[in-house]
Amino acid sequence: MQRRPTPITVNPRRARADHSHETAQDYVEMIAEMIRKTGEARVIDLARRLKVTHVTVSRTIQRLQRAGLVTALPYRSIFLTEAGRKLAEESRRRHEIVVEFLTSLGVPAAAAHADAEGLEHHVSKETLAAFVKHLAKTNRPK
Amino acid sequence: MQRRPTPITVNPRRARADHSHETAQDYVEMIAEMIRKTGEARVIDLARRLKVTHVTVSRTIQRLQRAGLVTALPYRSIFLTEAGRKLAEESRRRHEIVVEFLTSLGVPAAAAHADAEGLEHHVSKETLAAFVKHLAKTNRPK
DNA sequence: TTCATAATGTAGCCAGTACTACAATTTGGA
DNA sequence: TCCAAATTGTAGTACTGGCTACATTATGAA
Repeated sequence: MQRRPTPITVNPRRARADHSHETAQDYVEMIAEMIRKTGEARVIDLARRLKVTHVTVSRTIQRLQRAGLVTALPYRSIFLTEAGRKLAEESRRRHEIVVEFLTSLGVPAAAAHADAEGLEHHVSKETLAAFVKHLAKTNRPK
Repeated sequence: MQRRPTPITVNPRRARADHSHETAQDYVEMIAEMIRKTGEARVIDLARRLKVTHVTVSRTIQRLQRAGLVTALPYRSIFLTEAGRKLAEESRRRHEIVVEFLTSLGVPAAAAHADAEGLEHHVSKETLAAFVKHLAKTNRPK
């Protein structure tokens, strides 16, 4: 009697900027990084990193649970599901490509990292491919 | 006894992705374009272009009025204030640079235009400058 | 072991951005 | 001129993502 997870695309009507997708990606990416670096992901740490209160994080985690991206028990740390890990990995790759690309254009590191946070959610397959191609071109000729 | 317009930055707390800013820019950019092309901007046309209902547009226009970006009278068309025109012009320039840049990278026109919609809101001064520089470099050597 | 503090959760509020349903105003054609 | 259709507005609802205030649970130091 498992309930199927609520798809994170709640409003199929809305074609534009599904912002909750972006939030989901930011969260799973950050959770994955925390687990990798410190062994666990806690609400309080996410809150500090995101500069929001723990309440906001707590509520978002509930939503991500419904979406089947994370698992969490009360007062315990947060884990990624298989789907969550997959999304985190995709997001990370995308993020890194964007940062590298911007850096290769001569954008200062601080700006490159800051911009990547926003840009990574709006880069299509085609544009990402163009970034990769450009990187290959500028890196190859040593 | 003029009330000062509500600044569009309502939540100074929130450092991240102020989405209402993006909406404001999208709207004034579109309104400017409509006025340029057809002589006036109507709620119904904005709704069709944005693929939302007229209600959503109507409410957003109210917010933009409070923010001092547009003026509008009931059942009449929408006008930009000086601030609105300025924001529209900045947004348009930014948008065009992003489209040109992506195109110069070999991104197909459709994807370039679609991506620019999202990207333009997350491109810092530094990155925009890097785009311009790259364009100059690739265009110059005819 | 106990208890203060840190972490987490819950309730309730607000604004933005969606929606449907219905009311009011404009407008063009008969 | 008048009326039906198009446009715009209003009421009420839902969800996301912020917040504060307060309640509950875990945890480490005495």
